[in-house]
Amino acid sequence: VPELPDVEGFRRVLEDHAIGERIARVDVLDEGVVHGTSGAAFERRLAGLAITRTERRGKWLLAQTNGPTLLFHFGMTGSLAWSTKDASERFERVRFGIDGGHLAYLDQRKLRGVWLADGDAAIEKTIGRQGPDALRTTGAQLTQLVRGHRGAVKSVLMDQHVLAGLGNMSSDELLWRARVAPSRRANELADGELGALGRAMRSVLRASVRVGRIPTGRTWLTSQRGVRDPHCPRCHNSLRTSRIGGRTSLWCPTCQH
DNA sequence: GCAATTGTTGGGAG
DNA sequence: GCTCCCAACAATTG
Repeated sequence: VPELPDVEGFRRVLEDHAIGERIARVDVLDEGVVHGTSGAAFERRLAGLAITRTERRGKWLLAQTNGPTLLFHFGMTGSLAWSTKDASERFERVRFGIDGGHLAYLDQRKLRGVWLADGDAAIEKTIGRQGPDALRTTGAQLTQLVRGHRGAVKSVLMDQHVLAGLGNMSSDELLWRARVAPSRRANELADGELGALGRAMRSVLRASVRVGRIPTGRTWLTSQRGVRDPHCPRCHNSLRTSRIGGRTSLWCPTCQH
């Protein structure tokens, strides 16, 4: 699930509960999510430090401390939650003890995890080259980015090297709003379609970030995800699924061309 | 037992 | 370098 809106929600969890606070203790419950160091070294290096600033870059969440920067990536099933209960949630992998409670890094599948990085160069090295953050990208910028690629527009939108933050669900949602079929070649879109894509991206992200997820209300394509016989919330015809770039796309053959 | 799953990476082919 | 496809990572569900 975690795409830009979800990660922005996790950033707010950090902001609300951890900013200016000291990390009293760290417990690595599953070493499999800690990268570049042992669980014990991870605990030792972070314990006692203060979290001074938070930042989101695409689907990455950064927590700056008065020591190394803590980096989170949530893969397909990760999350960050505040808890004041002692009992461990299922799939809790790392616990950051803070005054009055703790932050839990939860992740069922453990596809990604947590990293420590000292300085900007190390952060860049861990995150790699990413395109501009989708939430801070204008329609005009999106047009330029999309035009430069010949692959399916859906694959281009999901390519973090091109544009950082969109995933399978948000890409489907904004393509549906812009009435563009996911398999269309990016460089063959008309000006009007590119404009619609930009407007759709900004409105989808704005509404999603507000609630920390892609909304599933009646007017959202996402409401049809996972139902047995999905129908277009706009024209009510049957939706279709196609395999694009190795992922399942949900789209409306009536509305999207 | 088999297929599929919302993310990313690396390898290989063309 | 670009594009596409596949396998792998891990755990669970249908």
